[in-house]
Amino acid sequence: MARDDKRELLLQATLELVATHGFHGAPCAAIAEQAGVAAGTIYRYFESKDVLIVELYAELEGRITTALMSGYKANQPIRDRFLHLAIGILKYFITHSLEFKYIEQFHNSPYGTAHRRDNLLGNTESSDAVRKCDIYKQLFTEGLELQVIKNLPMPLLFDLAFGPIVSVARNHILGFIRLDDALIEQIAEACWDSLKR
Amino acid sequence: MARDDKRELLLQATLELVATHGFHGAPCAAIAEQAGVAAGTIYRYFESKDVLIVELYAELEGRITTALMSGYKANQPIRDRFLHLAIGILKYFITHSLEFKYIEQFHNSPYGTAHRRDNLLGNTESSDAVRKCDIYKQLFTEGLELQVIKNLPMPLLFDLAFGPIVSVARNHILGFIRLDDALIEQIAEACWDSLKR
Amino acid sequence: MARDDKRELLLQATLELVATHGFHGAPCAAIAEQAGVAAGTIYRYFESKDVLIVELYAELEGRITTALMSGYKANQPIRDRFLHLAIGILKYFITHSLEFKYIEQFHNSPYGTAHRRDNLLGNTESSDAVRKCDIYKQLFTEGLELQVIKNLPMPLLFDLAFGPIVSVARNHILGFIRLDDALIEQIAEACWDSLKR
Amino acid sequence: MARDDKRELLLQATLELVATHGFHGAPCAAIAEQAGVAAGTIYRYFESKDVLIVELYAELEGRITTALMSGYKANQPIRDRFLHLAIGILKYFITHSLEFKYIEQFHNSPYGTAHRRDNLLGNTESSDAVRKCDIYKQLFTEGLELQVIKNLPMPLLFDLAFGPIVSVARNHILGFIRLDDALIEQIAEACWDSLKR
DNA sequence: TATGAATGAGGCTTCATTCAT
DNA sequence: AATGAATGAAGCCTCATTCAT
Repeated sequence: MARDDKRELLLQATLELVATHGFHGAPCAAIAEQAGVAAGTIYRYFESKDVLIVELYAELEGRITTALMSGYKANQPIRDRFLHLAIGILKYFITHSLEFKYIEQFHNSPYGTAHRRDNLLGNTESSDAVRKCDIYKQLFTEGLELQVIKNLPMPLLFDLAFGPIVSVARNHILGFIRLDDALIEQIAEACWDSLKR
Repeated sequence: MARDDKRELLLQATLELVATHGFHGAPCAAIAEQAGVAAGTIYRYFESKDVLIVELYAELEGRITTALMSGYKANQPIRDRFLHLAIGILKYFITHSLEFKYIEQFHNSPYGTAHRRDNLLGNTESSDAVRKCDIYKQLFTEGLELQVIKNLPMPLLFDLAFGPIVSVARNHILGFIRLDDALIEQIAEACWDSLKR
Repeated sequence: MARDDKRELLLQATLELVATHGFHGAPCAAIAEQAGVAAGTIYRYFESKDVLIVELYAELEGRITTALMSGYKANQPIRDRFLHLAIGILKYFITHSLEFKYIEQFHNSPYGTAHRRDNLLGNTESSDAVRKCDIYKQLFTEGLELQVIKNLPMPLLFDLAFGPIVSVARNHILGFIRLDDALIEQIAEACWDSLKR
Repeated sequence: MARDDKRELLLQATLELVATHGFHGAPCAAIAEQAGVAAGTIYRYFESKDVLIVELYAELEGRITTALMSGYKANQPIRDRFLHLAIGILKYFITHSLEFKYIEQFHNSPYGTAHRRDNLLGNTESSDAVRKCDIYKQLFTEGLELQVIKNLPMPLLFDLAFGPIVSVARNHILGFIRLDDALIEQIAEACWDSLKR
């Protein structure tokens, strides 16, 4: 078995266990078993469990960015571009529910807290995640200049745009609602309504 | 010391420790110390740590509902009532940051998952939380009938309304932005924009 | 059972296991079992296994100092005082072979290395061990002034005095020789011969 | 690369790692890395890590004996021969500090204990170490017959002669003193003083 | 009622050794 | 002969919970 395979098996096992049972339900022994390797093998691929957790998070952020980038056309109208991104991220979340759950677990955990602190202190090289934010940031900046979106601080624009998306994705994944393409588009448009001037 | 005092001390200690250090940083011994009681005493007031965690959550939901109820006038226009609630909940969160952090920790944890499962299965008697939801539900139902808010499933209306609020509160509490009354009102109005037809 | 009893049981168990099987043969589980307590109990009395190891060493040094002090008369001739100390320490070692073995294990271990480093850096408050050294130091200083012992740097005087004592004690304890009072006295006198001018 | 080269590299790597970091700091992986070979290769040259450790010890004893033999003249006076050996071994130790440290580590370890037990039980063929002892033994025997050294059991004579040497070497290597040729000679003479009648 | 010492299961990690390549 | 990935037993430590006082 190639080296990358086992690394991938471990990441996948971690994704599944953490997404379904939380960090609490993902001890090293369980991760290893789920991946079909011995416990000690984890440490050939990751310095520690913490590193495994964080690297998986980075990996997932990378995947999302890649997904969002595809089909994004910088020369379209702002509204269209926003809808493309909002619909794209929502669809990504609901078709990759394990990843969504993992990311949510991560954000509300000591790992996520440390991650935010590192970001604040600039302890990380520009990652894919940052680039993803940059697309939005650029979009919002452009919208502000053209006076098509509300004159609010950047973080609040993120909150208005992302807050409902995340919340909707969670409700779908938990089974409280069942989204279809029409609903997804309506949600995205409602988000735009909250942003546009 | 009256019986309820110690119970209250334990709840408060749990709130503080979980909010600031996460569940990970709130072992029973630390909770007891923070409350100024012995570790064993926890079990005279709560069946288990899990029960303590869940009861605190219920208690906090109750407090929020009480706060939102005050000043709520059912005979005002829908938009005004919505803004009252949105502004109220946002202000409550940022002035009770420990409670907000606790609730966020709770939602993303095995406790929160179980809690949601119980709600789905109807394993809980109608709680304050349910009553709080009822206010919104009633408001949204009325808005749907009057055709002033978008024709979307109820859970999605919740997401559009609450999603940004929670996200904004988090950013404020984490220090990424600093809200003032004007901003709070703008946020609430933006949420209304996403709801209204 | 009084608090100090269990602490004492743990120290004694550690002494026995380390002396007879080395640090390698004294895992926490074995120490706890030997002491008749659960493994977790160790951590109610000692911050970590390392601390247990180091505190036991300090305790043993204290006992030796106490033993040597008894009967020591500062107004006797230097030679008599030296013989008193040399005989005393040798007798102590061979009647407390576990303690002797433990101390030897300790010195040749990461613990002992760190301990020496701390002493060099002055990271420790003056301990009993230091006071014990002080008796010798004072004795040697006096001997140097009176020109009855060889004019050598202080550490070398220690080596000449202690080196054989430790070596003899080891051979006795390992069973290569069997000391009696007459031999002990001869050894002490031989050490004096190497010191005296 | 010739077979013996890798064996030698492994022995040297073990010497360096154990001397500087103790057995605790010399896992097989580190030894292999230091030697520039793969971990599994160790087992083509040594049955187990334990065997590697013990064979290195035997090797080092052999080197010391060889060094001491050189220039030793059996027809010199006893005192001169003793001084030659004492000075020789002390100089060897302080110019081969890694070897000295390794030997000290070895003596105070499960390996050393087992080694001594084997010696007692006669489980080993006569090794270089034994031959080294023989020189001393012969020297002491002769001294006893001529009544120039104290009438003490053989092991005690070893202790009086070697005890200070080892102790002095340790203090030099640890940096507590700095020996020069004059001091070394004084030390050797002091040792003789403790032996001579 | 309250205490807090004691428990022991279970978590993360290391490392000597094996074996397919 | 050599490699080094994989193994899994064993080590240290934490913590929810119990129970004698």
